[in-house]
Amino acid sequence: MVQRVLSSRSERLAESKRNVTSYDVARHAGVSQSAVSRCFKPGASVSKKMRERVMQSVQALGYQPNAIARGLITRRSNMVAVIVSNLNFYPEVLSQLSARFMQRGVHVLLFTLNHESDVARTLEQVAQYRVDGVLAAAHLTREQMAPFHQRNVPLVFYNRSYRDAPVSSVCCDQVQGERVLVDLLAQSGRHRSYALLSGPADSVVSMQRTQGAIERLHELGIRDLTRVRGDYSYDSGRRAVHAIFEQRGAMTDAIVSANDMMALGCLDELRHRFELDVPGDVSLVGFDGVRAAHWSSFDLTTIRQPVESMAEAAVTMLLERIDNPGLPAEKRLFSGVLRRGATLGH
Amino acid sequence: MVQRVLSSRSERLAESKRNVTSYDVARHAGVSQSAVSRCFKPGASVSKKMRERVMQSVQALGYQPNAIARGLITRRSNMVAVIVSNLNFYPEVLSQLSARFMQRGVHVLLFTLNHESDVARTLEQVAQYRVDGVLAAAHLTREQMAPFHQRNVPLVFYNRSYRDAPVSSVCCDQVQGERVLVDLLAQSGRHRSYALLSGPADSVVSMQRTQGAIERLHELGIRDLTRVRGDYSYDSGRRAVHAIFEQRGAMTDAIVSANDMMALGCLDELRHRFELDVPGDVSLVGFDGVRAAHWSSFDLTTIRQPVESMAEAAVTMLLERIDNPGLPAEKRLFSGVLRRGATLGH
DNA sequence: ACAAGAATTGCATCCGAAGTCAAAACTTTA
DNA sequence: TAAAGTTTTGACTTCGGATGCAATTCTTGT
Repeated sequence: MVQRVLSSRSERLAESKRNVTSYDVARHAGVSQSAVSRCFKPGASVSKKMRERVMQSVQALGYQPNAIARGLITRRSNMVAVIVSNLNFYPEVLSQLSARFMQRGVHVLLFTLNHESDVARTLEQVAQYRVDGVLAAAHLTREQMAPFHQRNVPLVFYNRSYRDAPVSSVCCDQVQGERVLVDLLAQSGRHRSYALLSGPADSVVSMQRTQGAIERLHELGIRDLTRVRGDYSYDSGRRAVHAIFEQRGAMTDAIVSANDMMALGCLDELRHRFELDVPGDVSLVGFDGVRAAHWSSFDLTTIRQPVESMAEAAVTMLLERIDNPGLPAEKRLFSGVLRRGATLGH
Repeated sequence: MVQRVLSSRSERLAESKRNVTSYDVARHAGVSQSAVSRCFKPGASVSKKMRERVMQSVQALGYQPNAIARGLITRRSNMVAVIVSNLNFYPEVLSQLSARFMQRGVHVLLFTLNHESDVARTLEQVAQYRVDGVLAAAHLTREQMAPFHQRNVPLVFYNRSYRDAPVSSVCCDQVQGERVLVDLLAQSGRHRSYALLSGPADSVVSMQRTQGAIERLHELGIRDLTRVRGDYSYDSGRRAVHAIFEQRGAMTDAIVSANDMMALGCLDELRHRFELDVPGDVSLVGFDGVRAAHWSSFDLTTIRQPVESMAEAAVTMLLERIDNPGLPAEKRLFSGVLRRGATLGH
């Protein structure tokens, strides 16, 4: 079998269907590779004539600059890592983040975490791709953040704040929101017995909300409190109702749920299984302001997280810190927006 | 101001906080860069002693191989592009895809499309990042696919099939599913008047579902049909009910919705605004099998798309084609799974 | 028309890891 | 113990585009 000898680069190119490179364009246009490169750099010193010649060859050959190669030399991948846990619960957040990054020409390398994922391994991957920044809507330990700080990779957290660490974050004020809800509950009627439905034990957000609620209830002199734990899901909300009633008989007439999904589960279970009236027999509040909370079957009283503003803030903060690594860490706290629904008694 | 002259590479390194490279590791361990590289290549020829020495330096320096540089030389970025339109509607799909890719060590570069996004520009970006493959849960024209075929970048569609083009896809059988639903409706009672609620005009999925329904209705001799269009959202479902009743008075007693979200909107509007009973006064079917369809407020009759199987199939197909570019295009069609709820009269 | 200055262009080098190939270091065998 | 065979190892090149700098071309003013 005869192995054909390939002498010039162009011959090799013809042989394999390799991608068109800036050298190919340069040769085709009869200019240097640098010239081609400059034509793709905004604000570079290129004459009109040159630009035309090059662009013509670019068209002719269907050249697309190789972002990987560019990233290698510029040390800028133009990618950010977005790390999200439980994507199912907050699709809107990712949707918002992605749209805003794309709009600014930044690409999103997506990492999703769930209970069985190996966080350490995932973060290693993040590091290996030399992303320009990291947006984390997930909990990381200090040890896990450290490598990013060392390498000067900006890190912004979404809805997780690390009180004592100089880490940037954009959060919704969980504590304050929950206090507002509790006040509203308390004002809306004389409830005999309160129940508090928390989220997963490892969720900081849930902890804050729960804590906000308890704090305010105590301040109001309410100490009689049933506490139940769920996992943020609709089904766990349904189950929680049973757990609550098992603990206190059917005394409970006010439920504070750590998120909307569970609240909706409660609502459905109360109405359809226990045939209780909400808000007649039981009052109920959630947290998040998910779409379904607005649906007419539910009309849930809740605190809406201002997702658009928060996403915008997070994206801006991250990109600013990429452009200007000297910026100090900053924590931005947004107030939730009360949505009065029809799940409060009077 | 004195500009210090930096002579050796290591001095420069000490000066800036540049990332540790394989050269740094090599120097630290007193071996060659090739040796370091080989230690990270599974199955390479490295002695145990060498591996130990290198790994020790790797630990000491905190070395992480640069995936960008690796991608440049190997022409394998180990990234796939996932292109999704309307992320809000199908968070589960992305969640499934992401988890499965991650599990196999493939990284996801996320691109979301909405009505105002510039598809051409987005696809250019996809091309520039030299992803190893593309998974598209969005509609692309033949012209838009062409560059990927030319460059031999495998492309798999999720829930979009191009009948006459040799393009790989994983779909749910929309037509068959809709036929099953229509049959069920027809069997369940003597409906006087049917209404068909379609999705956006540019959605192929909606078109197929609508067509499947019409086809079957015709076969059953049912020609009296109100047709309304929505945009897949809950709110458009609510509005659709008004549109339907405006066209036919309140005759309509069977609604076929092109997806669950709109069906839920219909359901709520029928019950809470029109105070009609579902299924007593009106029967209703959806399509997709979203979580909320199972909630006890709704208990919607629908066809569940087997998302897990479909995601697994799509991921597998794409990765197979990346490893073996010779594989022919393949279309896989999954049947939906009927979920009988309580929204059908009798 | 020519010198001085400004704008373009090309050369050479670099980014960081991977692969080729020949030299070096071990094993095995006679 | 020397020759032959087998592993390991390192020098060097490559991937594709960006950039500092020197060389070149183009302006401009006189």
